Amino acid sequence: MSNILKLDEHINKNPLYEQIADTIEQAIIEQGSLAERLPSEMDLAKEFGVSRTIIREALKILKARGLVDVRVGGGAYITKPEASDVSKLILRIVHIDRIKDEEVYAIRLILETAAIREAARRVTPLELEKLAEQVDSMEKNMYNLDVRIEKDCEFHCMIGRLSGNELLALLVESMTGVLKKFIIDGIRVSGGNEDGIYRHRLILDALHTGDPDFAENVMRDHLVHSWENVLNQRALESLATDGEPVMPQ
Amino acid sequence: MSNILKLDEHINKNPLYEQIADTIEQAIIEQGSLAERLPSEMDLAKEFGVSRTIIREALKILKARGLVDVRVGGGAYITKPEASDVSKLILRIVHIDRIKDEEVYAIRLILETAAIREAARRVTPLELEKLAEQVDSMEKNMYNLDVRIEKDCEFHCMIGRLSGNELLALLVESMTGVLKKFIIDGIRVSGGNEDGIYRHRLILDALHTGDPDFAENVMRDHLVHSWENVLNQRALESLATDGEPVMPQ
DNA sequence: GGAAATTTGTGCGTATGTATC
DNA sequence: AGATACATACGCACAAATTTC
Repeated sequence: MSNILKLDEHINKNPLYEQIADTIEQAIIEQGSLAERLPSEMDLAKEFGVSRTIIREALKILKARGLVDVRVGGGAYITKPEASDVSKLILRIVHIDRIKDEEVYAIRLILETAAIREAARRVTPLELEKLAEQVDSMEKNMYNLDVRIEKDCEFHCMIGRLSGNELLALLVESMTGVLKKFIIDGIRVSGGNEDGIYRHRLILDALHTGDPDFAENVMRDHLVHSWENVLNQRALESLATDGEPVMPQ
Repeated sequence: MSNILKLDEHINKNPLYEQIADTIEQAIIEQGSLAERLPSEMDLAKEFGVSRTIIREALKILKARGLVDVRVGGGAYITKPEASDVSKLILRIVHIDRIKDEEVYAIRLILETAAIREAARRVTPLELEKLAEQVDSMEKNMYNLDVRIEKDCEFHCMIGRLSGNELLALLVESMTGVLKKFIIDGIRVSGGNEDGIYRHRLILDALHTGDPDFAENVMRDHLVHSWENVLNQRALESLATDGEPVMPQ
């Protein structure tokens, strides 16, 4: 990770902080060395022949790109951008473009039905057991909504990973992250918790059969049903706030 | 966009530059006012009661998030994060995690088959005409590979937008961006250009029928076929470089 | 078109709080 | 606990590009 060579002198129209950010990014990506620490800001400044100010600005960019984690008094450590970074970016776009949550949910449906098709083909007995444990854990925490939601999301992410496609797994996890913030604020996934557990067991059973078409249908039913729950909950809330108080007592 | 209030004093464990970046991001997202200019760095420094250095670092973060565009001598203008930002992020992850391009292509298949199903249901005669013009334009530039690839990508993005789901359109465009850099470097989409035009016309015809299942199948055939072209081209290249020179003359 | 004002880019020095050994 | 290394934060100065009049 030392030996960060010179800047691209050809494309030097950009400001220094950006050139340096790009150069370090290239080094991080190509060297592929993870969990390593970057040289200190002073050393980087000397190495690139620029002021520490420039290095600091470049590090902020790399941090925003999810490539480094800057710790006070510690140093800058290389990190991998992950699903949460994708979630944040998409969330920003969704908010700014006022994208309706139905559209977000539709994407979830597309990705997760595709994922479970592959998962049904590839899943092993051991992995099925892990999934079963996850559902058990959901059941145990049925009345602790925060934990239950967390387990629920993890179950879906596991299926994403079982697809065998790393990028699909990432996107499933990213959309889950987007919807988590989307839905949890205000809308507590309404009643039907036992029903929720039951329907997750149905997904598990479908995976057991190994039939992609069947598994896809079960997943689709589950997601559609979940979305209807959200809509119902939302309708109830708007009744309670917009209209007359429900229990005027 | 003036009136950027105070920082969250409750969550002040983060460094100042990050708190300020987050605060300004909130203001940008909620105010929803686009194309507007932020106050100058000096003014922001006064407003937040911090040094200009800190403001500059915050602006670099916002720039990396795709939220502002900083121009020398000009100022910082609000921008919307767009598909190219998503492409860059995914590209980083793909590189770092060494995700195979088959997996990337599989995602493209998932997204675009889903998109064309909706597009087939919703497309209007006017939109079909626009698509036809796009294919004509592809044909005109058949031998200018850069332009041809650009038109090709735009055709697929148009279908993404025709799905009526803004987020799906964004993801289709993002994955197209990922694959563009992925494939164009080194692999010039091999021969069969007339065939490529022909197959795009097939997609157009399928959209004319309005049948989602049929359109999906045509799109799937097209994408699978394109991918096989890439693989063939790749095999040829590895033969040419790894093995004996093909034309030793 | 040209000059002045504005604004970002770059550099340096210093003080402070934190992490690590 | 002390010492060292490091990031955070501030302030000032000048260069370079853009905007404005």
